[in-house]
Amino acid sequence: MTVSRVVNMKGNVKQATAERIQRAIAKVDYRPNIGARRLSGGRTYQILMIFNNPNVTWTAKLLIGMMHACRNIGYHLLIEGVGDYEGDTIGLPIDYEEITKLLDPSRIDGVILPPPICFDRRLLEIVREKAVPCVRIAGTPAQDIQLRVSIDNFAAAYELANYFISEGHENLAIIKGPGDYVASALRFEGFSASIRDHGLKLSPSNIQTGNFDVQSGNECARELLRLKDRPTAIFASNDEMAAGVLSAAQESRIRIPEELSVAGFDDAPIARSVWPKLTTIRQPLRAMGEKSVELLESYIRQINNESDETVQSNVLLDYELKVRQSSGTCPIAKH
Amino acid sequence: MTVSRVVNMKGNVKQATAERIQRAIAKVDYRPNIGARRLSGGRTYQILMIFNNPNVTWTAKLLIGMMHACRNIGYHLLIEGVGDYEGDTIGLPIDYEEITKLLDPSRIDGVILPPPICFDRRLLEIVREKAVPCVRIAGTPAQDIQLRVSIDNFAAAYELANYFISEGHENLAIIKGPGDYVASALRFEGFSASIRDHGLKLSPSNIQTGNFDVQSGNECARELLRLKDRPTAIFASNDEMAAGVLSAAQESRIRIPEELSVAGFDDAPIARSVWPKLTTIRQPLRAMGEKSVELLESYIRQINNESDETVQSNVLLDYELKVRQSSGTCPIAKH
DNA sequence: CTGAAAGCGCTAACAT
DNA sequence: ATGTTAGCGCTTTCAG
Repeated sequence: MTVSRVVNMKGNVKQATAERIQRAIAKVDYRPNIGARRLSGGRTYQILMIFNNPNVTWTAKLLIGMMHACRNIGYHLLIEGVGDYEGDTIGLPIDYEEITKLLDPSRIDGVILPPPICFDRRLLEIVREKAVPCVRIAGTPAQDIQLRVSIDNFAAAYELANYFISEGHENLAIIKGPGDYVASALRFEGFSASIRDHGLKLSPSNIQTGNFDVQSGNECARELLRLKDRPTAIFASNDEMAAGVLSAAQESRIRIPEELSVAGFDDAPIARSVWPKLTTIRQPLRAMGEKSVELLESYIRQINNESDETVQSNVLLDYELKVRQSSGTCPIAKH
Repeated sequence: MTVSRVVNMKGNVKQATAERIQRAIAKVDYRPNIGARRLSGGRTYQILMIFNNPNVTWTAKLLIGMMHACRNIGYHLLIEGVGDYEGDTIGLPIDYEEITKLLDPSRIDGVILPPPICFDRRLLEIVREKAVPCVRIAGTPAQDIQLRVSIDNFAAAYELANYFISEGHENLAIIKGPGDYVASALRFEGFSASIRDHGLKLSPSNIQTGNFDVQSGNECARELLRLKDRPTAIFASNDEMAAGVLSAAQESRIRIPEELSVAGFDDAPIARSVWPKLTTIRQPLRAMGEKSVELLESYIRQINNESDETVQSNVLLDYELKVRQSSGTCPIAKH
């Protein structure tokens, strides 16, 4: 029993005894049997991640972070894919009945929701009703579900626009993400704000909306490149769409970055596999995955009164502007 | 007890009783508590996948298949990344001590090894010693570890070369994968064999070796495109390298597919996100993931004498040649 | 501050 | 063909 107390850092144990036990634990490489723990205590030591993002690469990076954190704190990670996450499109229907079953507190201690499922109002409602501890990744705080891990999307896009403008660009364009992505909306806000703050204008014809895949980036770019007053810099709200911009430019024999600057968002693998390599905002996905698990766990400890520290509900991690070959000085400003 | 027998399809139960129990199970949506099961029986109901492939996208597809299969048969999937799987390079050292710990039969019932870690002799030796049931993905059968899921890499590459030749190409080139990938070596063999069988020759200068990333594909392609007698068709052993070939051709203003045909392997997302889209061999990664779990489970059942059917040790799944815009008729053959 | 007793849900082994 | 007993390793509760 005293061993149990030491392992769980719960209850009072004499300092000396605790140390003696710690030593023994290290010696035998003892690790609690998670099954027995689950059987006995009320907790399940399982965390669920539900994802419906068709961009598996993106989700996989988060996943790796979650895996690591879970192992460190002795949790199991369950992964549930909903919707057609193998296809190329997004926004496919979610089976709420199935999800409701999964969210049974007798099977999991908490849930992590990455985008875009973390923006789904109906799902959030279910989570709230079932009172399942929940951490959302990206977006803004939502009703009754405060736990969240993100980067500052507004600031990141603001900084990117600043960079474009510092390179002499005045005619900027943006390809927004799908409407239901709150994170993407914030990027748009940040981008616009910088333009406004520099006394420039973002004309409505310079605003396109894609759906985060390469094809849509290509199509939006065609529209933009066809404009009489063609923009000299395009910000696509993720790297896949930015890759589509690149291919559209190549089709039209527009040289990058000499005639057109392009930037993406995420620093996904594709950012470095296209040519030229993409200027982008790096999002620390792996760290975000780790943090989300840690945040969830400390919250679970808190509501079980196993911890006295208050849990910070909003974790903002650092992003980073990566300038690569797809962007440069504005051609018009050159002379 | 009788319920347990029904659930596990083990021992003799009267038909009528079994059906009655089945109905009750469905009614209550009963699902066995995996923790209790583990605590009681000898088995852990956990399968481990160890991966060290830096191409997370590739591994993620497998993973999704494994997840699904695991849920269906009531297993947990543990995922362990070793090596620097976040970086862009491969072949980094594996921590054998750590792996040896993970392979403890008291913690897992079996292990699944995707490439390239499934080609590691020392690891296979450890697996054999510890007598952990093991399924390998890709490659050829190995000493004492017979369970394997794959496609026929030789035949696939053979078919691809056939296709090139049927389009009139006679001067073919190949970019091989790293030496330790057995699957990649088989692709080389198949490609060469087809060329030979058609009475053509694969000149040594038309053989390059990359390391499966875009950059190396680009570099190998530069070598090939610099040749006096430039090849008209290049087969890169995966899609990432093929994307590199594309960019090298674009740098040299060589039009695709008019002047050069390019093909990759895998049908990874990048195959459809580059421009022009890549001709490639589709590998059913998700199905391979599912099969690997199912194969492992039936083997585990067999060695525990819970099943009388003999387990097929080699599962070969179907590949598919996908012809897209990056390849076409040989320019020389046109007139 | 430490320990003893009971029980979580399941299965192996042993009855019947 | 079905039921009974015991125990897996842990935590909760209650006693010292």
